[in-house]
Amino acid sequence: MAQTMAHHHVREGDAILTQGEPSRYLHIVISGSYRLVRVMDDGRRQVTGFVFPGDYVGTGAARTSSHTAEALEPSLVCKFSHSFLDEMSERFPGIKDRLIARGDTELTKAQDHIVLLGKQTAEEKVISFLNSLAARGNGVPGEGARLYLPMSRQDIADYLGLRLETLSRALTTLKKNGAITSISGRMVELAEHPALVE
Amino acid sequence: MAQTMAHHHVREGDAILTQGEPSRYLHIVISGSYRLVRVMDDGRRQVTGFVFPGDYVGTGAARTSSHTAEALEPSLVCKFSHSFLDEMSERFPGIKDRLIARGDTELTKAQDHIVLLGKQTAEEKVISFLNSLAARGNGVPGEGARLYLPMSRQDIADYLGLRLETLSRALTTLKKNGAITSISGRMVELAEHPALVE
DNA sequence: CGCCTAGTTGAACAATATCAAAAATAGTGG
DNA sequence: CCACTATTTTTGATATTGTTCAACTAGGCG
Repeated sequence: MAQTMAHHHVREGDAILTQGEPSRYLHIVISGSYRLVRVMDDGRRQVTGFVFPGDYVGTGAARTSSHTAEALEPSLVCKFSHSFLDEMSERFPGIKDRLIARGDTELTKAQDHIVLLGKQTAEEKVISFLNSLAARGNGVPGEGARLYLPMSRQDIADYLGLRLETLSRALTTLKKNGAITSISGRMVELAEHPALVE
Repeated sequence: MAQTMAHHHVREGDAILTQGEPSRYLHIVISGSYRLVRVMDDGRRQVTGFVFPGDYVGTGAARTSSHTAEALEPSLVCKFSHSFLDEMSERFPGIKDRLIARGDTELTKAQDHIVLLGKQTAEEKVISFLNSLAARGNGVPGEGARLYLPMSRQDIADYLGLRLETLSRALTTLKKNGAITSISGRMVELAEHPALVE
């Protein structure tokens, strides 16, 4: 069972999952973050999700992956080979249930994303996105609603189905109307009382 | 084990899964179709998916459901109680793997939907939607690309993140430029050579 | 036939995309 | 630390697209 499970450092920009290729491992993210990207035939790209510590990346078994997962920052992952997982599930039947539950979480996240994309205005999408990050606990410890965005504006725009100019404008609009207290690069501070915004 | 698994008729409009309530059964759709709807706090609705024969509906265990599944037409489902599923999985360990695979399919469908919603123009979204229906085999048997839409225009619009007027206009535009051969109510005939459309 | 709902069309308006340029930020080497 | 470059982000002006509100049309059913 040696070498079937190991910690691994991943550099910024490196992919732990590549679109069109089967995934040899299941990766559990320990630290850092990733973007999930699908590039379409015409070259356009859609960011289908972001991955944070505790989430996992990898297709089941030897299926070919429909996404690429790229590190947004230096990251640490735990790799599990499929053979190791098979052995584990034989010896500890309960583990598979947890994987099912995990898959449910992935599905739930995807469904939330669908709802987000269904919203009409750019500002709604941006606020929903920021709130989901805050709810997931990406905030800076010790503060209320200060959060760091590990991804670029382009990534966020591709995630929200907007052009990056539209995203940028939405951010400044939200700052002007008070929903966002401050923006400086990738640090964003949300207002305390989101109810004020309508 | 009696009464833990049964076929059931579902009338049009009836829900086999209700947002906010736990699901007592796992339903496998035998015939008919469903829409998955999430109603948000402000009253707006997002159709997050459609369910066709072979698909299944129901949350794992006793978790509360984030969607409502409503029959688009008279339908037949197979109901499995959770206790029955637990017993099955003890006696036939392989069955849980299939459920995992199923969950993957659900996730894949959600991800495809995300990509669809990321597309820019209304016409692109509509053609992608129609193609996905055709690919799923909703076509009328014996014909090439004739398909029946069991859902209303409003359902499609809510699925695509469009207003129904925009959807309607996109459909007529697509008919004018030849991507759609004919539209009559809920019957739509796609052109043979989608490559012609750009 | 008349009513009711679903679907389409029209015109004015609001939002987003596009193209272009300026400003801010991050690196790099002196 | 500063200057220089490359990249990212923001802003501006305009064209395109989608929304809104309203009227109109087409079917389904008593």
